[in-house]
Amino acid sequence: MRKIAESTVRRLSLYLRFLEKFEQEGIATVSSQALAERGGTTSAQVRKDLSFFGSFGKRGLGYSVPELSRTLRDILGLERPYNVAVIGAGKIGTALVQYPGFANRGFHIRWVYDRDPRKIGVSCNHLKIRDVAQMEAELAEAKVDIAILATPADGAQGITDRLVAIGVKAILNFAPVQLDVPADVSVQHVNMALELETLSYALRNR
Amino acid sequence: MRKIAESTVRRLSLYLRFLEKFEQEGIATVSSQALAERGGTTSAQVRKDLSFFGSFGKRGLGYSVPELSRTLRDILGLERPYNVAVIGAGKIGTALVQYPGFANRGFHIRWVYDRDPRKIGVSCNHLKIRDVAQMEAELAEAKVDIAILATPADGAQGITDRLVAIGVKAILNFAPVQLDVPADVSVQHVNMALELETLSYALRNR
DNA sequence: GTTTGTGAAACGATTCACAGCT
DNA sequence: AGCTGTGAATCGTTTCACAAAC
Repeated sequence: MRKIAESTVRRLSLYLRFLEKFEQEGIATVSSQALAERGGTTSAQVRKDLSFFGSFGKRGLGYSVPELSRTLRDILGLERPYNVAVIGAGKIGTALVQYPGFANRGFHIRWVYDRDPRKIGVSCNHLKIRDVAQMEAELAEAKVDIAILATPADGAQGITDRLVAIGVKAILNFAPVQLDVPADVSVQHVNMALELETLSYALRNR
Repeated sequence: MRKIAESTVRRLSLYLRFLEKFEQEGIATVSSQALAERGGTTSAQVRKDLSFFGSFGKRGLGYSVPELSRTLRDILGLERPYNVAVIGAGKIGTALVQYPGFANRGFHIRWVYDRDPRKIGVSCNHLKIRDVAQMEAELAEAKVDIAILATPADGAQGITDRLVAIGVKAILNFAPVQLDVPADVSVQHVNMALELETLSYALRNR
């Protein structure tokens, strides 16, 4: 498959969210223009984004909402559930375990790990916090699709290496460090201090 | 000032993080190459990024670590502290209040609001949760630099309008909705489900 | 008449490559 | 000799504009 820009994939995710809202509201068809308005982009952009994957619309009419939803879920790989492991049961880790937006979309957090003996064994949203020392033993056979790294910065690369070793191919990283991974492993970073700095830059330059 | 790409600003933030580590380690000068390696980019990119703001290096030598740190902090607007209000004392909101990475960098959370009477008055990391109904009365005079929106999706636009009305110019939005704001208000989105979908796309297309 | 799908044009960001300074 | 700063070249993304489909 042709390489698709990450910005395109992110917009497709957004479009899908809007389509799902339209679906709930019982709206049957939608134009590229309508999707563009909600997503803060242009109709040409919407059509170009979709055109990388095929042609899903009807000229003069627009797109069938349920059909395009299904297509986007398929493109994004959301037609199947994903098993997610959270490493780090601190404030962020536990907040994520309880975040309903994940399970809703098929991302099921199945394991939570920590290294702190005071946390190990404690329940967190019906999930027992497990000992990170046992991680490989417990996860080697499991099919972990995605790992969420919510550890302090210092441990992050070490945990990453261990995750990569047991075959994890996708990591969502909340630790403020650049992770070194093989080319076939995807990493997404969430760095909240960096988002704030983007805002402070914007505030300064006005 | 010339318009700078957001990608450039984000890289400058990253460079600053590395420079601060170098500073701690007592390293006096650094080359664009060294910064590039840590940031997963190229030396030309680093030099180009900096060149938008001036020339800070010495040919044949590289950049003075403390000098470039100071310059980047200045460019990013980090030489002064920011007053931050968090709206929504749910899991994400309270996790943010306790996140040390913010105060470290001069982002001081001064207010936390919620609408749930069971939460109002409760302390959260030495900060009392306040009634969102009183928000305008309490914040109109205060100098809120940045608001962090950590409410459910349904309330987000309403709160945003109220924040804009009292003059807030920068919003970090954790609610999974596209916010409608005037052109002079900056919004950064953090959408964790979207990050996971980027990963599921990557997993699917291999 | 409306809206898609898509080449072509415009724009923007990254990389190249080298002159110029230390 | 080493490394920056920067125009020029390249590459990628977005916007334009219109023929084709409904």
